[in-house]
Amino acid sequence: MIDKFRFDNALQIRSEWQRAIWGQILSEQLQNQELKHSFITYKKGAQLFQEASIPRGVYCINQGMVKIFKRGDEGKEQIIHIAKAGEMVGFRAMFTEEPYKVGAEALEESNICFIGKEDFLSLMDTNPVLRNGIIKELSKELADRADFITNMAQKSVRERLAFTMLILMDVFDKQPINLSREDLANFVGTATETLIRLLKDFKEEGIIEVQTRKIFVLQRERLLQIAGK
Amino acid sequence: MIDKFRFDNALQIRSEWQRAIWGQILSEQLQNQELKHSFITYKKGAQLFQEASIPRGVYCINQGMVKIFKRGDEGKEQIIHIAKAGEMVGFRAMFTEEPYKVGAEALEESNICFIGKEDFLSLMDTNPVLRNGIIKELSKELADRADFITNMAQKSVRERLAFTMLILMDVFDKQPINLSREDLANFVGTATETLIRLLKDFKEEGIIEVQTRKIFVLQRERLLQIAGK
DNA sequence: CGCTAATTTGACCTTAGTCAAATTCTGTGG
DNA sequence: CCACAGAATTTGACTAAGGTCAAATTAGCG
Repeated sequence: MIDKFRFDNALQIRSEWQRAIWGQILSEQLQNQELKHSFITYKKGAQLFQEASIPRGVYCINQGMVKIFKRGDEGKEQIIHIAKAGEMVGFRAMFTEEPYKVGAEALEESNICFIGKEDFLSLMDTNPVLRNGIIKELSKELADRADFITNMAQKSVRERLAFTMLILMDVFDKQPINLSREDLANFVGTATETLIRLLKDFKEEGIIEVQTRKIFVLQRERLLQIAGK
Repeated sequence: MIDKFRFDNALQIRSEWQRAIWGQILSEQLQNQELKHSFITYKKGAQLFQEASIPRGVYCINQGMVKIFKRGDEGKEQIIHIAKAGEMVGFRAMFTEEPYKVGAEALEESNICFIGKEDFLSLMDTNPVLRNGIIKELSKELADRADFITNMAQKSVRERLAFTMLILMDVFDKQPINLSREDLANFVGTATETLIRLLKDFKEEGIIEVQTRKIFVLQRERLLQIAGK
């Protein structure tokens, strides 16, 4: 299911604390030790957890991609984040001791390792690296969201689309961006029709190339320029 | 500067970890112990810290009110949060070990207790209540910001204004809301002129009463209804 | 191959931003 | 206490961005 090769290469571990968790999982796999966890494969479109449900543990993405979203009053989704292999989702609400305020859904077939709340929390108690890493992570995400809010408030949809595509280039990492128009619109925070018109503009300006769902970015520079700052 | 009365009454302590800090400060005041800290009074408009500066510690608001904001590309502020007495600001960026991504400015004359980074971090190391409280706090704020983002993306300015006024009723706690039109607009995320027009609407609908800068909410129910959800 | 869901286009209209000008406040010095 | 300069607020006129609704087209799947 997971092996040293994947751990070191395919998973894009960005921080010490994530490495600590994956290290645990990996050693369990190999040596069968104490941290209970289980791998589950979610089909595209399957929910990991829903808004208002009770957090029971942490979802570590081994393979695949997961969108984190919130539904507005009229049911329209606002995508807050797209998590890829190596990332962990579902633990933020776990700390609040309240129900989830966001939902999580697999964007493609995803293999995910689940660690129960108790296990995760006790690991945190005994592991200062993990603990401090998580505090750092949460704080960084707060800064990112301040940015997100400011962008929403002050930038045009065109600017936000450019910004979003830059984020997605990173999420999809070399692959073409491959999302439904609706998800794309819900990440940018606009109507699907508006998104489509702007994609067309980008296409006509030669910034991107489109093959049905797949979007290839041809001119990253221009996106940076349009996104501003 | 601070006494038992203020601690128990005037400061609105909302969580265990904040109580732990204020308890420390208070006991220092009384018994002159080890946690170094100093009280400073900031005039209205004074900066506690600026975007891009290096975090050096935590600011505990003893009296007053502080806006946390981010500047967009054209220099326009987006207010992310308004902190009141009892709250602590400036520690989130401290954890990231990066420069501040937001600025903080006193909205009125404010008395603030500063605790240096080292002192605060070592207190955290030895105090699990504080540590866990902070993790919980950061997680809750992440959820709030997901909300904020969704509101920005999906609600009209009118709806956001109603929502913002509800938040401000809590911040100003019984007092009339007293902010410049510009700050109000920058919190709602709109142009000052638009904000003014909408305030006028609210006034004409009998939802609020206005005395120059002071806004009195007459019909909280209607605000809830307009804000939606 | 056919059916459903997703995408795209067109027409229209509302919301909210911009710019300029008028008015009102506020703090300061006389 | 009053006058006044500079800010802040308010109003008006105009414009543009982007949302909505309906219809047409295309893609994807069984």
